[in-house]
Formats: sequence, C-alpha cells, structure tokens
Amino acid sequence: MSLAVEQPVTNADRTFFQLRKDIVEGLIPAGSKLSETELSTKYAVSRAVIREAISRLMSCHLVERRANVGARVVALSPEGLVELYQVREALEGMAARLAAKNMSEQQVQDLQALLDSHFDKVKTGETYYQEAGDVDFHYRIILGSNNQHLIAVLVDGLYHLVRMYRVQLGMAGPRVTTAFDEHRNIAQAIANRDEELAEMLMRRHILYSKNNIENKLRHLSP
Amino acid sequence: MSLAVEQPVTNADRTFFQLRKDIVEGLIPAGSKLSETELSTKYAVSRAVIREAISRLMSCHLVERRANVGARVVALSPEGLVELYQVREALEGMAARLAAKNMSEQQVQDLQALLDSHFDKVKTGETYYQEAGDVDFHYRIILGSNNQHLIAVLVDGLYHLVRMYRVQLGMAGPRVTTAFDEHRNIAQAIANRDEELAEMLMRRHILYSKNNIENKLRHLSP
DNA sequence: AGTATTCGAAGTGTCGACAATATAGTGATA
DNA sequence: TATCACTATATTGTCGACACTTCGAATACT
Repeated sequence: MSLAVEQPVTNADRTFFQLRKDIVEGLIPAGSKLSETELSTKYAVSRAVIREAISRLMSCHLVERRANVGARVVALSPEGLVELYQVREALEGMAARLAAKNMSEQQVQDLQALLDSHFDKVKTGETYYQEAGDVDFHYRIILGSNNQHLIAVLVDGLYHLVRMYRVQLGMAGPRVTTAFDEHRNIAQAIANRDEELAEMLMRRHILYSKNNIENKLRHLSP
Repeated sequence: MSLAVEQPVTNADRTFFQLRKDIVEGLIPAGSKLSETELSTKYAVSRAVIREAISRLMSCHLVERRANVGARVVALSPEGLVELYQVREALEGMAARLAAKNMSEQQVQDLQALLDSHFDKVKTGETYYQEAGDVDFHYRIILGSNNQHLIAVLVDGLYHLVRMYRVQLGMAGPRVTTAFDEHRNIAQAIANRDEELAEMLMRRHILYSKNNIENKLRHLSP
C-alpha cells in the first residue's frame, strides 16, 4: 500500500491538482498574484474552472484572496513555518495517540515493516528516505488515527503547505538517522498501545524537526 | 471588544453566510441534499454564486460533495461528535499553551474581566452563559495564540460545526458552574504564563465537555 | 420472472458575455 | 509641487445557456 492517489474526474480537478503542484514546487512563485484570465488561457480552461480551483487552493491555505482584488499565493516566512509546525505538533500528536488506540494489528505490523525497509535503504546510504519515507510514515499514522477531521485537516490541508516549505527552502538535509530512531520509538509505543507515550514522542519528534529547520534557516539568512 | 463580525461584501459572501446560518441552525436539515438550481431560485442568485458558497461550506466541513452528483449537508453522528472534540482538544490545548506565551498583559486582563462579568450573570441565574459566554472565552484564547493557522482552522473551520452540534442536539444544559470554574483556572494559568498547565487544563476542560455531552446523548437515544 | 439494455429526465460541469469594482494614470487646482 | 478629482483600463463578480454525466424507469431479451 502506498499513498492513495487522488483520481481527477472533472476538469476542475485536473486544474486544481496541476495548480497545486506548480505552487508547491515553486513554478508559480510564493507571494505572486494569480490572474484568472491569465491562468485560464495558460491552462486552456474557462475562468469558472480556474475560480473553482482557486477556491480549493484557499481551503489548503495555499492561496489567499481578497474580494474584488484577486488571489495571491501565500508568502513563506520563518514565522509562518513555526506556526505551521505548532499546529502539526498538536494534530499529529493527537493522531499518534489515536493511532495507538485504533490501529489494527495488521496496520501496526505494516508500519513496522515499512520502517524495516527504510532501515535497509538508510544503511545502504540512499538519501531518498527523507522525502517519500518520512511522508509515508506520518501519513500512515494520520490514517491510523481513524479520525476523519484530523485526516482532512492534515492530508488535504496542511501537508501540501509543509511540502511547499520543504521544497522551496531546500530541506533535504541530514536528520535522517536520528529521525529514523524517533520513528522507531513512536512505532513501538503504538505497538504497545501506549497512547500517552505515542503522543509525547510524536510531539517531540516534530518539535526537534522544527528546531532543526529553524537552525538551518538562521544559518542561511541571518 | 466582541466577536469580530465578518462583513459581507460580495453577493457570494451574503449567500454563504445565509446558507451557513441556515445549516447550522437546522433550517436546512443535516444530511439533506443541496440542489443548486433549487437554491439559486430560493436565494435569488445565479448558480455560480451558489456554487461559490457551497465551495466555502466544504472548507468548513459543513457540506460534502461528489463530482457529477451533488452536495449534501454533513450528517451528525455520535462518532462525528467524538472526533470533532478530539481535534478540538488537540488544537485548543495548543492554543491555550501559545496564549500563555503570547497574550499581552492587556489581553490577559480583558480575559479575566470577561470572566468576572460572567460570574455576575451566573450568580443571578442567567442561563445565557453557555452559548455566547463559552464561545467568547474560547474565542479569545484562540485569538490570543497568535497563530494564524490555528485561528483559521478553528474559527473558520471547526467552530461552526461545533455550534451545529450544539444547536441541533439541543445542548444548553447545565455544566455552567463547573465549566465556569474550569475557565477560571485556565485563565489563571495563562496569567501565570504557565504554558504546560494552561494546555493541560484546556484539554481536560474539553474532554470533560465531551464526556458530558456523550452521556446526554446516551440517555436520549439508547 | 429475472436480468440486461436503452432511453429520458434531472442535475452538475463548463463556457463566453456582461456588469460592477479597484487601480493607475492623467489632468486640474490651490 | 503636492493634492485631489476624474477617467480609462484591467480584473473580478455575476449571469444565462449549453454540454456532459448520473440515475431511474421502461423496454427487450433469456
């Protein structure tokens, strides 16, 4: 099992996914204006479709809009990053707690198998871990919480913004091995059905992650 | 200072606010279908405006939509209520922690003045407390967190759903006096800048609130 | 009788045109 | 020269019409 792929069915779906990708990856720069007419010619759809797509981007907190003025891609800032991680800490901490309570035995085994496969890759020196692996681990725990609101807010809402920060501020860095151990411990707490510990470890994991990124930012732009 | 009133500027704004109100208050029943053509005649606007409004209702998790099929008002269920309160516990707990860190001295004083005025009203036996008072207290703490994501998710997103549950499942009940004491303690922890305690007390407050409602539901429909 | 197929109506998705609003640039006035 | 009013233009908000999909009902077939 992997990340469930969202299947576009309507034209607005396709345009929304494309726009989201272009924004997250920086093809459309952070802070830039989104002209409806311009986009409608660029993506070869009507303005109604563009407006629908922009509406959904607003749900993800990827763009902001003012009436009679227009939409802009959100601006990235160190403060914004901190705020984002604070929300993640709260929500994913709760997700880990609920996962410890609600995950099936099968799900728990799959989670640990995932970490085993990551361990092999980390050992052979593949840097691939951070991107796909980290996302996949967190993603499974969020789904394991079995809480629809939590899943919606995190997966549909905040996660793309997290990726946007990662991509555009160039987070690939280390923290692979230590983060891996933290993942192991979280998974173990979930396997032991220790809700309290699972939440605490997940919160620390995200807090460390935040501090790590903050330090990197400080070194890049003083 | 009171709840900042959202000022409608465009037609879609007005329609969105109206629709949201009608859904929260049950004028449009939970689980019912939203026909675009029907609504467009009822509210005397074009379908484009209705679609815009429905888009925003989806952001609030008040409406769900399937492509080529249509939109439905969300269904209320005991499980949904539990999930909602779990998310509130996580987010408002974090909000209280951040409020203890970030609120200005003036804001702290205002918060305690608010509780004083509530105390007078509770003493004279006004039941008004639960609805407006409770909302106002939580609202101020959320704003005091000074975290834009937190504010957006809670105020624009989950809060109307909470109100919808309250209104439609008829939560007016007691829990006024005990909840009031809990509010007092939370405010005190914030005034002391005790982040840890503020978060813990807020989480317990919401947890108690959830248990209280669950018990009521169990008695109503076994 | 039961199942598969086709057809039709109702509703959503998409489009291009028009109306209303904001913004920049021009010119007038003190 | 600085400020204000006004106009021109570009962009967003709104509308009605058309295209496509879904779902149910009627029909045909085994």
